[in-house]
Amino acid sequence: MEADAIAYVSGGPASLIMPPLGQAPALRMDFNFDQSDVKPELEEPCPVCGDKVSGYHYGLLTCESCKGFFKRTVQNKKVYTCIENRNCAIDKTQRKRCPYCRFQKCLKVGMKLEAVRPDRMRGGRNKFGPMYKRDRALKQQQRNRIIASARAMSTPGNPDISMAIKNIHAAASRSSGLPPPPTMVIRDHLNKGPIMNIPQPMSLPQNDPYGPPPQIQPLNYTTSTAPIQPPTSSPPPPASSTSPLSVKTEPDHTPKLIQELIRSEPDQAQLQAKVASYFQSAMGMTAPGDFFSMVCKLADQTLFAFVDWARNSLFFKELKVEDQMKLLQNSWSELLLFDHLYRQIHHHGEGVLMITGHTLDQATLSHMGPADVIDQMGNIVMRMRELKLDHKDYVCLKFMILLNPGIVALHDKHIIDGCQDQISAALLEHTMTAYTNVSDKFRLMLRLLPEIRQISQRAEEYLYYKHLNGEVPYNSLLMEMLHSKRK
DNA sequence: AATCAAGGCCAC
DNA sequence: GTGGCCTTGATT
Repeated sequence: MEADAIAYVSGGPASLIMPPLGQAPALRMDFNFDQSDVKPELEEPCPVCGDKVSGYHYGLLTCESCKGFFKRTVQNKKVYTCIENRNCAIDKTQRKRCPYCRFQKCLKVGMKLEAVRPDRMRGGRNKFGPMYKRDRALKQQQRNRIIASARAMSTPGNPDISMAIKNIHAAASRSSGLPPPPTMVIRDHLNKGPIMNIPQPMSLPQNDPYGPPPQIQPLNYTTSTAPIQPPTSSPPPPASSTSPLSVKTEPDHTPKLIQELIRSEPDQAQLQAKVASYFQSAMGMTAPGDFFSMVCKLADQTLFAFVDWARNSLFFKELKVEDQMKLLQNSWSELLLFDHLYRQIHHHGEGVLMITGHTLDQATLSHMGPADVIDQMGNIVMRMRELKLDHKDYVCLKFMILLNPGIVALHDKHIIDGCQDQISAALLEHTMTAYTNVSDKFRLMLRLLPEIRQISQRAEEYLYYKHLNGEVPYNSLLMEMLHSKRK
């Protein structure tokens, strides 16, 4: 067993191409879950640059260098300017290149200006202490869930899958079905305290040299009031000397609402690193060659990320938790599928690109689901390419999938209706202004949604079938979502 | 006494 | 200016 695991990790089947994961912790080959091992939170990448985390600094887990950078910037009231377009990628190797974008990212991920002491007093604790404690507890909780599902997958006493199938079938025929898992995970996740790695409104000290944070406006966008600047009207604002670090509206034609929606998009590199690191630790406990379980675990982690995204995003975060749960339970599989399909648009190699950056080859892919479904997915990707579906379209469609007013028993159906209208209006405006050469883009894009829904429902059914066969890791958010609709 | 997130130091 | 390591001191 262990030898197999080692063989797999160090090359094994070529189906799942594993790029070397730089800073990631060494894979566990054993099945001992020694809790007192290393500090688990230190295994996460720094949300700013992806480097190794050294502890909580200024509100969240960051690396030593971003801690120092943030401190210097705030203490010395540094003012940077970006020589590019204020959207430089920040990673471990490039973080020194653009301090402006680095600092913006520090703020974006939630580093707190207030945690830098004006009096430079050393030592002691600040008001964030309890927050760090809560965050630790939540991270541990999530970790335990992953470990529990991994352990359940590879119970040494019952490694035989066919035996598991018999057991589950027997259990299914004895009772009216499988005991539905409590809807705990999603509720826990939605109710989590202040999250620490996603932008949220900050309280700022009075003498803040960086200007106010971008205005988070209430739920009343009108696309028509956002003036569309003609390209000749005014040059892009120069790096102003009054508040050079404040985030300015980009001088582009994107409707304001879309700009706001994009603001709550997770950072792709960070998301990828996060899912990859969780996936890696879960994979150590997966039977070698069991790609279906691996894909399930990937989907499970992606789902956690989606819940995080949703609960911090415009519109959704204002809704009641009950409605939030209904919306997510309704749309989770569509969101996963749509995200997956969108990822394929720019992937032209063999197989499909997974969220971690791994590639799943055709042969393995064909075992992941019914052939016609896989073909249909390929067809949609092709049409998305033809439509030149861009990131703004993607973000809008994602929100339209999430905020589905058609669900029964929504508490604030009218609000969700309104959100849907505003987003589709903004998307229409965007397609009309940015893609005058792609005829009928808006309508054709919307036509994708029912198809995506249909595929996702078939995928759910397939997953349920695999679950009954004992082939899906349980104790997962994925399984909880799957069961939530069948009640 | 141990912890750990602040600020400080200094080779690079 | 950067970032790894050091010192500090309230909290536990």
